[in-house]
Amino acid sequence: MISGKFAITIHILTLLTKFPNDFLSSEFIAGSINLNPVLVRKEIANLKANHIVESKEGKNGGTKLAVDSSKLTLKEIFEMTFETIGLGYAKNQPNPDCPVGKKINQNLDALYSEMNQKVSAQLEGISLEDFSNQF
Amino acid sequence: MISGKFAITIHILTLLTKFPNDFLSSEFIAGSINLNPVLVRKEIANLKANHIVESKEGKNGGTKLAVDSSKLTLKEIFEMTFETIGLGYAKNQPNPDCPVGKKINQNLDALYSEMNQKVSAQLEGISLEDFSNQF
DNA sequence: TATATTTGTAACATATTTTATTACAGTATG
DNA sequence: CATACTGTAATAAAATATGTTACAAATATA
Repeated sequence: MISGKFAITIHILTLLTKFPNDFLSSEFIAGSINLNPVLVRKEIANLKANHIVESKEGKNGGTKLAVDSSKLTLKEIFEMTFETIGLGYAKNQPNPDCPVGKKINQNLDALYSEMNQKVSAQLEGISLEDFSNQF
Repeated sequence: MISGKFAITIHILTLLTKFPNDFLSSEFIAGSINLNPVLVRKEIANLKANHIVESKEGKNGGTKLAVDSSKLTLKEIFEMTFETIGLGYAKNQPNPDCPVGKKINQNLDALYSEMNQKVSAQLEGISLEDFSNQF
């Protein structure tokens, strides 16, 4: 899951923020995203591993936020779901006998690294609460 | 082609910048990228459509830069190959009857739009010449 | 305690997207 | 006129993303 991971996770977290006192079921959440509940549970597993949510098994179980939405920033969500941003790499290893092939990935890395810093700075300025308040 | 398009295009352009007086064949370029020559020609077709390179058919044909590498910025290359950056969307249309589902994509759009502005500003400051000089 | 409901997770299936290959007509060079 | 390219279409293969089914384990509550 690459393209949808961040979007799905932030969608889940927004719902949890809107209902901070309820354990929401994966089925309910899936209904809002229009996604298979199993995939929702998979993203929730990731959120649990990062101690962002807690969930309760069994009847009337579900998931709820375990952190203060004003303290969690989009940067952290980004890092939990995307690792890093960039404009990609050629799939195959470039020719190491060519001066350009030899250094292209290194130079792209440097470029993307700077890009990440800028994007991170932006995302760090937005809390989950801020984002949720837009709805 | 999503992940590799920018990387491949900038690799091609770097080679062309390094050999500004030669028509380089797709086979030669493919050898540096380690990519099928047909895919190189496809990216070159895109560059041609944007008047960045010119190419010559027939024997001893190939491609050469048609612009001044100090005038072309990475922003333009980005726009020719990537359109826009972002952290993706859930694949299916979210539930329009849910307040969150109804506005999630719109709010993501706004977030990604700001992200693009930051990335564009960064890329605008780097010319193809600058990039090529790193090799 | 029995039933219903929900998570957690694995295994498998399908769809979509990327990348690669083959083929060949058209064009310029020498 | 033989050779070496581009341009492009059609097809194939590989990789990745998404969806489905199944079921054990957990827990509320009747």
